[in-house]
Amino acid sequence: MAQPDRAPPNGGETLLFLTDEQLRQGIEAMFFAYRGFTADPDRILAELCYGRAHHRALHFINCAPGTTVNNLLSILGVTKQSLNRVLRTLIADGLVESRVGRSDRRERHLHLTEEGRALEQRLSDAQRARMRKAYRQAGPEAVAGFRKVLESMMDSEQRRQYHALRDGRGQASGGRE
Amino acid sequence: MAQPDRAPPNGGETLLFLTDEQLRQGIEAMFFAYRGFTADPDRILAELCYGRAHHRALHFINCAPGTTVNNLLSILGVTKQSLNRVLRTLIADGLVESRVGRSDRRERHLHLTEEGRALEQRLSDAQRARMRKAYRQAGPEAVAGFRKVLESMMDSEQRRQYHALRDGRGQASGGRE
DNA sequence: TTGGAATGTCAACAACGCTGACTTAAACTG
DNA sequence: CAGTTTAAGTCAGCGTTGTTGACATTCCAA
Repeated sequence: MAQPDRAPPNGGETLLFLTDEQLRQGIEAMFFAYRGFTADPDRILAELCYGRAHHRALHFINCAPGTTVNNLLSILGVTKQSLNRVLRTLIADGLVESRVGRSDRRERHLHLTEEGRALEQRLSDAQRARMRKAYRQAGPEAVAGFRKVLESMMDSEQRRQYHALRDGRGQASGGRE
Repeated sequence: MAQPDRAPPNGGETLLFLTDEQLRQGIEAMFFAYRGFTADPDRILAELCYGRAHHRALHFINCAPGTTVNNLLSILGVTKQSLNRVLRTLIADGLVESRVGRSDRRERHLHLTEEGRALEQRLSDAQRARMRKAYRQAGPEAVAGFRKVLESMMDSEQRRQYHALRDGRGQASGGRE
């Protein structure tokens, strides 16, 4: 999977000799791009007195309807208390529904309500619009490279979860109750 | 600069027809990759009871020594108080020096001390190591695409600042006092 | 010289991470 | 069945980092 770390066969490619300056530019690009990446949903959330944490919860519940609290915890990488604070408001506001598990009644399975789906749509529409614009401006090859670098930048655990989400959506499954 | 938004000339490239699923994967890739991106410095910072905000301040003061508080504010995109709290601790701990401006005595010009430079080095070494690994695994073409997409994802103002930083480092200038 | 604009400082508050201790309910295990 | 483990939720309390608003200092222009 990973190419071995060796010098390029000839002088044709200079990028494998990576100067601190090149890497620094990449770091700054990530910093500024992530700001852009979150800017649009943040504006919408601010109107509703929600934060990024609410958005993340909505996003991943939408991706894997019926997911359990524990599962969500491991995806989001936060503590129970942090997630619970957010989930409590989302449930109270009628955006998320928590159903007792059928096979294991200790578990709670999370679903978006109609209203929750609507907000998730609105948020991810905004984010997708920016993504679409960036992808189109950069072109298909750039997109492939973008994805490749991002994936290499993840920790192995994060990469595992990233793929699990993709695959889970490919089939119709996701979560059972 | 931006390619016009039209269909590809033939069916060779499917990426300009962007499904919601493709965009969603890009969004999730950004989410997980950013976690990886900040993980290494975060660990170091936690030892020292600092946070990401301290890292950002050190980074940009190091890039543009002699920069003013106001300038730093606009780069970081936070409020004065957020930055000030961080600067105060960095100054108290002897990592940053704040010199009253010569031509305009309202301004404070910020510099890293020897100790500040050392910590900045340590932090950015960690971050660059991850970046270097990702770049090498993905290859030079992927890196070019990565940079292209990130740049398209920024707001125009962020893109301006991103370029200003690059260019400022190209020459030896940066900031005067 | 006086009034406004720019620069920076500080107090107080909110969002959202964290830890640790605890409860409840259900499932598992010997 | 008794004891342990697991899933979820709660409470108290804390730290970082974002916010707003008031304030001091300095500069500049009318």
